[in-house]
Amino acid sequence: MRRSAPTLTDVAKLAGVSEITVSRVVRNKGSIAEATRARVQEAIVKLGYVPNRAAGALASAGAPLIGVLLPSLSNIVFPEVLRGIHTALAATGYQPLIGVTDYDPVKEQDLLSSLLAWQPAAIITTGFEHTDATRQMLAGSRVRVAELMDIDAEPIDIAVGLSQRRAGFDAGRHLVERGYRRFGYVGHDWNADHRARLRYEGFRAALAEAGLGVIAEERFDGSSSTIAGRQTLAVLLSRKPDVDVVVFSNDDMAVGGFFHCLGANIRVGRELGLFGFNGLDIGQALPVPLSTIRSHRFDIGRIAVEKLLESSERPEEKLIVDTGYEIIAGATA
Amino acid sequence: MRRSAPTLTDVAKLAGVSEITVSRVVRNKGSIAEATRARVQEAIVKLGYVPNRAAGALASAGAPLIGVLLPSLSNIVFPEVLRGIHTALAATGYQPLIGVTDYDPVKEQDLLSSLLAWQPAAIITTGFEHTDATRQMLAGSRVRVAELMDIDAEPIDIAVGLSQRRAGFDAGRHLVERGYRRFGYVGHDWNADHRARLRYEGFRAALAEAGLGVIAEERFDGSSSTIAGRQTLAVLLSRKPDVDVVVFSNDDMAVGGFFHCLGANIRVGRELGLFGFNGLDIGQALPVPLSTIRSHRFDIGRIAVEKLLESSERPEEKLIVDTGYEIIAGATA
DNA sequence: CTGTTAGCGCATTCAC
DNA sequence: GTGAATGCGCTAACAG
Repeated sequence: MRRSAPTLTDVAKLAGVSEITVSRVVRNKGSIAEATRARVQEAIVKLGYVPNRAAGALASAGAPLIGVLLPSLSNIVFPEVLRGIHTALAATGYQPLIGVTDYDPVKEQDLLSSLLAWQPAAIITTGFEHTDATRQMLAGSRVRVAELMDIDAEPIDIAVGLSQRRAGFDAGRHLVERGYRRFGYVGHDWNADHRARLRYEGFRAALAEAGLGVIAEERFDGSSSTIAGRQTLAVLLSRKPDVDVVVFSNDDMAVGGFFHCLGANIRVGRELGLFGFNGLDIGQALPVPLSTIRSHRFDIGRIAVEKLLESSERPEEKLIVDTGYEIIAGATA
Repeated sequence: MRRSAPTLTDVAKLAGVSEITVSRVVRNKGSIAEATRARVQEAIVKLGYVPNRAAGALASAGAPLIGVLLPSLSNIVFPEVLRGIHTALAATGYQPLIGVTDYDPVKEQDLLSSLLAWQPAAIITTGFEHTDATRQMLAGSRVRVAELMDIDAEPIDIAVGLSQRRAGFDAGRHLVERGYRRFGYVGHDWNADHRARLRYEGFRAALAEAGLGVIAEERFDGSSSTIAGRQTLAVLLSRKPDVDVVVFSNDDMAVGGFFHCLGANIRVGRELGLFGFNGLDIGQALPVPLSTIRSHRFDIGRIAVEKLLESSERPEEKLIVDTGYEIIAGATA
């Protein structure tokens, strides 16, 4: 039968030192004589000692955890953000504790309170849409907060992302410059995905500036997917066949639109332009690379972690990190 | 200035009861008079009390956490498993603590020890490829373990997944039955993805049974992706143009292969068959639905959690849950 | 149905 | 460079 896991006390006894010395060795904090350190290390290895984090967290009123709130795991964008978070966290000793909000601010609020129960060092969440209670909990807490993806509002502490509105605007202007005039839009459910709406608004603003507008618009009532894009473009074209370019809420939708065109024998880029958002690999692997805007999802996650861990205090001044975006001219629009 | 967060003691004082009573109300454990419960609840709300999990974990020698070790977040399959895990966890009060191993058993081992430091209730990991130290840590611990995706070996406690080998075998047999004879294989790096190799072995076994073999084989030296599939099929066809069907290591690769065919004007399904694995949405959204095998990633995650939380002890007998798979006939092979 | 007592394992003082 | 005392906030075990 296995005895209960070894504790600091066990290590201390074996090494012939006090518990606090072991603790210092483990945390690499304070000055320790090289000989002592070696002896302690040896004892640690011999016993297979693993520090009990719960005890550490309790004693020091703070856990080496980062709470991460994501709206969804279905949309490939968020696993990529998470990948950036993981990568940046890997070397630090912090671990991510994850919650999925389904784009629901109330769920976000509930999850936040379970995360805060661990006394994490920081919270990473998405966007600026929070309940009042959420804002209060965050404001009243000691943890630093990063809000990801968008930078078009005032952050609680730190925002990392891109201006969704400007990205949409630049997409519109780019297409106007390329000579398109009869614009269609294929989107998905905005209630969930607020950022898609911001891009749409920017896009419309660019058209308006050129004295143009959207002549056909179709929104799929659900989250974005390739299939949704395919179906929704079909509907749009059946109602308004004479658009010369269609802007999609994102690349998933746009790739679906591309598939529709393949099946319907529409020559993409010549008869009909297609434009996405995100710059996913899949879009660039198409026989004709998708025209779109590259967002830097991985970097957003990575930078958020870096900024959060730069200091152990909440920042004095709000910080906004613009990770930018680039238009990928592609060949579909 | 905000005072420090309210504790059980604060709530107890306000409600005029003892701490343990509050604790019982919070955990909904033991019997409490309705009147007392109401009074305590009121105090909790009034103070905005949030239990300190670290303290709870320390006192009860166990945290309401599930450690999750995933090989990758790049491969869409794992976010889907994670989604299943999250969904099943949502109602339970358990939270997932996540580590990404990059298919590296040594990283897995390190991450496992950081996860165990929290005294989680259970560990979810992937496959059967672990270091000896990993096996020892798990065997010697109190936590239940689920190994996901594959069921072709003896699990530590619970395995949830499908027989990768049989899936590969059935794919091979299916294609032989459909009359294909000149088989090509396009894969990615096996050192990382052991399951792709198992499928390949099953596939070859089916061919061998029919007196057939793989006449052309190309493996991309890296992880699977659409672009890798596209490039690698191109290479294979340039070396051996007369294959009549190509089996891919998974759908990502197969979709890439499909894109190559589009660009190269190869009529998929007539001139050349393509077969994938996983049954991703993207494959079914293609103009011609991809022939493939549907695995049930979401369910694998969900069921793993359900089985793990069924009991609070390690199971007496090893449990294997076969989530099965189905051949999607599709139209590409 | 409710309370008392006694730690859980560690880190933060402050000494020496 | 090292140690002793104390408590973090909660829950298990036992009373009553």
